[in-house]
Amino acid sequence: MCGRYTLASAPAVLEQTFGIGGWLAGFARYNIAPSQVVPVIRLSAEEPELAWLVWGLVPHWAKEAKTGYSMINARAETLEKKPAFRSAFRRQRCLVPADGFYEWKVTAGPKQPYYVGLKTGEPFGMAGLWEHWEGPDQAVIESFTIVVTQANELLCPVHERMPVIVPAADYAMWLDAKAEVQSVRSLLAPFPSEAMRRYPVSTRVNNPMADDPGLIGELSAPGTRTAG
DNA sequence: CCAGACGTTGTT
DNA sequence: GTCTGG
DNA sequence: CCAGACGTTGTT
DNA sequence: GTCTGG
Repeated sequence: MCGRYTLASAPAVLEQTFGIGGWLAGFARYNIAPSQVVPVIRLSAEEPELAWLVWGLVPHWAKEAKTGYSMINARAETLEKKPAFRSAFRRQRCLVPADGFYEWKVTAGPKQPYYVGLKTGEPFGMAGLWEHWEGPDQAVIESFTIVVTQANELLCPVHERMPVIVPAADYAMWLDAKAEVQSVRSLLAPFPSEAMRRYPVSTRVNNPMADDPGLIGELSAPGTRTAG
């Protein structure tokens, strides 16, 4: 699945990748966790916009905002059936910009976190869905979830699930509410392993309070020794 | 019909 | 064990 | 996702 | 809002 990710690329790089400006200078996050407010890209009046939303989708019909606590991921395989995601999948898709994400491998001992990204190191767009919620006393929450699918060969040894990464050439289609459902559905596939890399990192990332570049530093593989 | 859930992962 | 907070 | 709390009354 | 369970 996808429960933590990073977004630390420079505004110029993000603008180049996503074709949209407005990125915050100095925004560099190495440990984005559910419940936090982060930038996503969605369409507004058919134009791409950068919007700051809460991670943890609160469906429009929810009675309480806490309904979003468990809606941090949506299974690609069942998106179109689930009441919580169905309408958002049809009309309110978004891209969640990231330059990497973390997955935990369950071992006999403590869970081992891995950092995963593109070989190129470039940022990418994860498939997301967003919702607008209005609670009592005019409280408004705009939130999103990240679509997950079966892990590719690279991720399989670590975890069974991974976020859906949208190929850059398909960003516009994913965002377009008028796109053919069949075409949109075809984007819900595991991203090719060949274009990705992964490596173990410190368990410091486990604590959501930790947030620094050291979190994505490669950890030497267990059982090996670094010369010197 | 109404009431109650609406999610994921991992573990048992 | 389960829920909340980040 | 993981970490950390999980309770009440009354007083400052 | 919409689906499932009773």
